[in-house]
Amino acid sequence: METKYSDTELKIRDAAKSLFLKKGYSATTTRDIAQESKINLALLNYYFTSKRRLFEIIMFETLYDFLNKMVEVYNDKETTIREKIELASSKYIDMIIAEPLLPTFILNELKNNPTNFLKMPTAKVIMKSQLISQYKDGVKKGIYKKVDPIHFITNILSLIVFPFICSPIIMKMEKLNKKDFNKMMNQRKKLIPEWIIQMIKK
Amino acid sequence: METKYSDTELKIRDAAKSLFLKKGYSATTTRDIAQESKINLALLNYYFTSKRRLFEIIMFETLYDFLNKMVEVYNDKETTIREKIELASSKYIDMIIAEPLLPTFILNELKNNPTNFLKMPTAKVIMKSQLISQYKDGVKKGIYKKVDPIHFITNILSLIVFPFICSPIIMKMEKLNKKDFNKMMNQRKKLIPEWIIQMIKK
DNA sequence: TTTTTATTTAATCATTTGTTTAATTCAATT
DNA sequence: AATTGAATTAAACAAATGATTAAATAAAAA
Repeated sequence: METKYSDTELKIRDAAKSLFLKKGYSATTTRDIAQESKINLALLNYYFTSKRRLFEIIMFETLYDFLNKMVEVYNDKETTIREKIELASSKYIDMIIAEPLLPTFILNELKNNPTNFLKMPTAKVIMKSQLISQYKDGVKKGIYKKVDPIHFITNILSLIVFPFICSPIIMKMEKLNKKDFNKMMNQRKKLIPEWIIQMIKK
Repeated sequence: METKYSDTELKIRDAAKSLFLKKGYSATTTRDIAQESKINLALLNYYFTSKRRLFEIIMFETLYDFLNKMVEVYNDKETTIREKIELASSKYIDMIIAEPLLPTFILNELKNNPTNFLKMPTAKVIMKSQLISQYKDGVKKGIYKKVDPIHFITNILSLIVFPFICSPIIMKMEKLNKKDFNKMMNQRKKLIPEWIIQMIKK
């Protein structure tokens, strides 16, 4: 049992994260956070100095966790390409279903604030992962088409993440509710690996 | 030559669109807009009543233009599936290279404000387009795998649009500048149609 | 218990921000 | 030239917002 953060500190963190994810930095006020976490307004500055700092702390942690979970899958020495893509589809989709506002938040705040991302150790690691060398191997052996690996990794992420980002559009087009949409995403866990393999095969 | 909008009105529109796209609704102040368009602050309310209204007008127009350009491609009676996808890739990528902030803006503000999108005539039209019936035909004939068309259309959009949305990440991973990134996206104009066709083929 | 330190509170400050007002300038019409 | 309505301006208002202060309370240390 760690007691890294005090109770109030935790309450503020949780409320802030929830609000920043839902409304973004600018649309979230310090009073919003105080109300949501049921703490006195001054405690926000007492614990976190400023709104900006609180945001940066949460942004960093969120991004760090997210990227870490992402990279995990790609570096398993035992699994095949197909298995990695299956694992990625399944894990990421579950992850985002559990916190559907995450992708939009990250991609959006990243655009304004690319500095934070620089510090992330995991960003460049992806391009040096096991998955990428396996892919390059396949290309060398003539099994896969010769296409820059950046397209390969971009395609995987696109097929997994983008549907969540444009879920309002998809739900409108097909008259789906949230449950239906999640069902659709669960279908994709099996479909995406098939698609990706077919895309790269010669 | 139409003179639909006065000179000042146009200046406000342009500045507002540029700022809303770059910073979003909340982070853009009326004084920002006034300064950028070099008009007096009061003129904003004189012409557009309120910041909210100005935003909604611009949001609607932007969305409308964007969706219209999107749908155009899908309803051509003459072209094959492959040609439609080629055309879509090429046109959309050019479109977004010209205005790279558009996708993130639309998807982001849509999440907060799904009302506007309801009024859009073009949203559901996509699922009834020529492209979709051609796809369904292929499935019926046994040429394509039997997969819900929503996945088909989602995949096309994902492969085209998502890379732009996460361009900061891609550029970081591969140490690309904007020019390099656009080059990469231009490569995808030819790659995406190949990929999509391979994905749906039995 | 007493003293010291940490936490919490209510009130307030200083800016920022959306909006309005009232006066002024400009342009077209009579 | 005089009049009228539209366009523009500087100034101000009221509310919202991030941050601080000083006092009060709780917890820990002596």
